[in-house]
Amino acid sequence: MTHQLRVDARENRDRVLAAARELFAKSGLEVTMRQIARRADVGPATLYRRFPTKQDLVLEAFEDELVECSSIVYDGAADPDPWRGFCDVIERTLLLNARNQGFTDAFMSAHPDVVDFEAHREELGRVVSTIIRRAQAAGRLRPDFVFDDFVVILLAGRGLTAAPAPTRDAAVRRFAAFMIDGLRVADREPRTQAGSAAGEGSSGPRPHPRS
Amino acid sequence: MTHQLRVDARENRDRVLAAARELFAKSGLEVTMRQIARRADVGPATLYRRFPTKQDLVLEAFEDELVECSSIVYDGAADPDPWRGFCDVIERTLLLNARNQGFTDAFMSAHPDVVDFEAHREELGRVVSTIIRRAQAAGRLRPDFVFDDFVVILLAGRGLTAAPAPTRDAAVRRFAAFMIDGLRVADREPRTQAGSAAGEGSSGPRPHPRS
DNA sequence: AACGTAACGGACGCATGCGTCCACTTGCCG
DNA sequence: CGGCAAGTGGACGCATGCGTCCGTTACGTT
Repeated sequence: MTHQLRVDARENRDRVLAAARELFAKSGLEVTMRQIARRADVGPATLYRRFPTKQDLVLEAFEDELVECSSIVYDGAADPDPWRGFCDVIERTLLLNARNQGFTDAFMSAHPDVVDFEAHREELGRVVSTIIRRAQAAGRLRPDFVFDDFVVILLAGRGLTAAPAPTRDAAVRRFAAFMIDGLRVADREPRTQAGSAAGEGSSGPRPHPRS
Repeated sequence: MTHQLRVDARENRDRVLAAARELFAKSGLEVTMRQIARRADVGPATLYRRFPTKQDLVLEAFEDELVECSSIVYDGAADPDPWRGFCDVIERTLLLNARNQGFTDAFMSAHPDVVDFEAHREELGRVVSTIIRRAQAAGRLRPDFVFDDFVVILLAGRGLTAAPAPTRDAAVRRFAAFMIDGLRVADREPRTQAGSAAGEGSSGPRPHPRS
């Protein structure tokens, strides 16, 4: 179907993709098509011919990440230990998102005009919901945890992309660890039920006794 | 010292500040000086005369937030219950940051070219460290928690500004609750010591036992 | 009422990003 | 080895943001 590219064209295309991945990861989706072209040592027209839309470029540049995202989620769903599966999904997803400013932007639809990952989001969302229910059925995940909470945690992880790069992974792992500690049911006292995440004001349940 | 402004000038100035606060809160620091001027129904020159630099405008627009930030921290330090003080600081800081995209940007130096809150950051940082030590001395906060972890949590909260506005406060409170649950020391088994947040690779301590 | 000046906003020149067009280059096939 | 279509990158026109200049308006004072 697709015409076979001439070898120099193929090379340029690959360089463009490499540049895009690099810049997207470092600086998010706000990088300019021009910047990518410059980095790839290519004229703007070449870039636009191969990828007429930024969306096209983003989709292809993040193909690996999308695959990994699927792996993470399906691995989690397949883990014989529901709790470990859940924890791994949380940690690995956070790591993936924190490493890749651009991917987070894309997946969270931070720039709806540029990319639409709605389809992927919905599919993975279903699987994650399954994982959540499974972990709760096993009595390990607090029963008031809902899918929206997962999204909230991912959103939070997005903020961590701002952490200084050298210590970022460590920070993310640490953050994930704290978070997970807050999500597991207490070893002794079974936690009381509480309402869902979104929708009600400050009069809602107070999930954390402070006294 | 400062010349008394003419009444119309004073009005315009106030309108500019109102517009700036509104736009900064909603869309972060990336809003244009022009946009602010337009919203305030004022020419660009007027805006620039009153606030020659975006930094000037930001500093004055966020004066209230800076004050509240101080209140939060000093309130926390003054609370007779060290743990409650710590929890309040976490929750209120997260709420403040999530409500105000622009303030978060400013405080986290997301746009270092535009604003420099270094001074404020350092002062508040010292107080927060005190709060942390106090909560730990009381045996309520996990002993491996360090100031950098606090920053990490704030960074995470920054991501929550992306949550849909109507449910944001609820989401933030919920997030804070989970987080706090993960930070308190377990009721029964005293937690083991662990290393500090930043600096070491994946071989570091695993603060959360998963099995 | 008249005047001097603070205050105003439109307009300018510069920079940058956008997507497209086109004259030149170059790989590939006969 | 020659021709041609695929491929290329520079340049263009448009849009927008920036900070500044300057002729006009109108406040407040005398």
